[in-house]
Amino acid sequence: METDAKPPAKGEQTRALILETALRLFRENGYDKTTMRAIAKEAGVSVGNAYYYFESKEHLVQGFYDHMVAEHRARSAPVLAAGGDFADRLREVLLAWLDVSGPYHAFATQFFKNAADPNSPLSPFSEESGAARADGIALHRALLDGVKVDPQLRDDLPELLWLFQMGIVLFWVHDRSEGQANSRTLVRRSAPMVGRLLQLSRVPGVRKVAREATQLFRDVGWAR
Amino acid sequence: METDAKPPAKGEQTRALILETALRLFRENGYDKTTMRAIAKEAGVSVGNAYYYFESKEHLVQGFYDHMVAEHRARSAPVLAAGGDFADRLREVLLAWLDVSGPYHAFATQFFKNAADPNSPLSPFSEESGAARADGIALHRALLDGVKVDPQLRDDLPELLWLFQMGIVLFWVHDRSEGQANSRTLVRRSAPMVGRLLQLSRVPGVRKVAREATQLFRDVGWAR
DNA sequence: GTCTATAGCAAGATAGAC
DNA sequence: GTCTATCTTGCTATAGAC
Repeated sequence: METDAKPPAKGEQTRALILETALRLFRENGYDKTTMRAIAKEAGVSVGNAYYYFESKEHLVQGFYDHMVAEHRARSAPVLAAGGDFADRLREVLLAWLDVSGPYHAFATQFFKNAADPNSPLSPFSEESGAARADGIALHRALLDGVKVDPQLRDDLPELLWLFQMGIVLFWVHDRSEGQANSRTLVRRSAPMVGRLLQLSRVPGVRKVAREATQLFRDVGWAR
Repeated sequence: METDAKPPAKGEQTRALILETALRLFRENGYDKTTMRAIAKEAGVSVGNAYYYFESKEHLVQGFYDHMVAEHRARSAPVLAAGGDFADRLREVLLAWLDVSGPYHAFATQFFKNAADPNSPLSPFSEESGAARADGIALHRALLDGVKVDPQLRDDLPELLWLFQMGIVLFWVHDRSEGQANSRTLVRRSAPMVGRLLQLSRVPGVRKVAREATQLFRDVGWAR
């Protein structure tokens, strides 16, 4: 019988050390300017050791990515628990994402190109990001709890809202305003609009278009 | 007095040679697998010389990009001249883009990550792409000629439609269906929906949201 | 299983001579 | 304008220590 209660985590410590060092250097000097050699040196390990724990420089970013997702979920929980108007909750959840990501804006834009590459594991649509994606979609599903909306749209809405969020992220990446103020404005003012659109989706004229649109998204396999 | 009637174009020839060689190799072997060394060797020049004419490997792609824009404009002209329903013309223009780009799909996805980088000259939002962007927006402005729409939206619509087109491109890049069939479906079915949305924009309930949305886009400086 | 040290490759990019 | 030589850096490989 083995003691798997406490996996000594001997290596876990090294792994964490490398990751933290990498993230710090990324934040300080940017992604491109931070070399694997520098990370290894700063962490006091060999280059080979860094590659022992992380397949590639990109995989180091995945660690950062996971960290952000976890942080965002933590900050979103109270918003969901608080209840209240849908638009307000949506806004708060998106603002929470901006809060979490803000400090990394300069750094994030440098590796975002990897995320936009359909072949990269960092792409939000990739296999590897499946868990994080499901997480994000689940968040929006919870957000929609109790919202009155055309029932035919209901099932697709969480994924559509997640897509909307990806759009916000895309904007944020390109946002050069001080402290990403424009992104905040975008969230603050678009959230109520989304809410109103959901209401409108029950008005016959709009409903027809909305149903067609979601059906199209489904047919076209955007969700893979 | 100098003969600037015929700028001997001594260097222009070398430049063109390098560019053509690069595009051929890109098409044959893909972007990543084509090295600057290979391009130089195949063109019969030195690596240093290639860099004399093109700042980076990315800048070589700009030539390809320009080529596609020109081709698309040529194919769109008859559509515009033909007149007809807005939605039909929009569809044809977008399908024309898919036609032009189709042969390069495999290659395009490889350098698309560069285009998604806000700092890359290849980004559709970059300074360097300004001309191509203005071109694309102008195309959509022409497309809107004679279309009845809420006058307050009119000025912003060309840019919004261009953004819509960028969305199509984004989808296309991630499209793994045979012959990008899904992208064609998306265009064929979304074009009429856009047309109907423009009509709806004159219905009071929808108009209010639409106006707010475009105002937001303006405030947030998405057009830079 | 964890880690070091070091050597070396490939490829993007640059320096400086001519 | 053009070249050769060199640099940089992500990444791999090997050989071995604990």
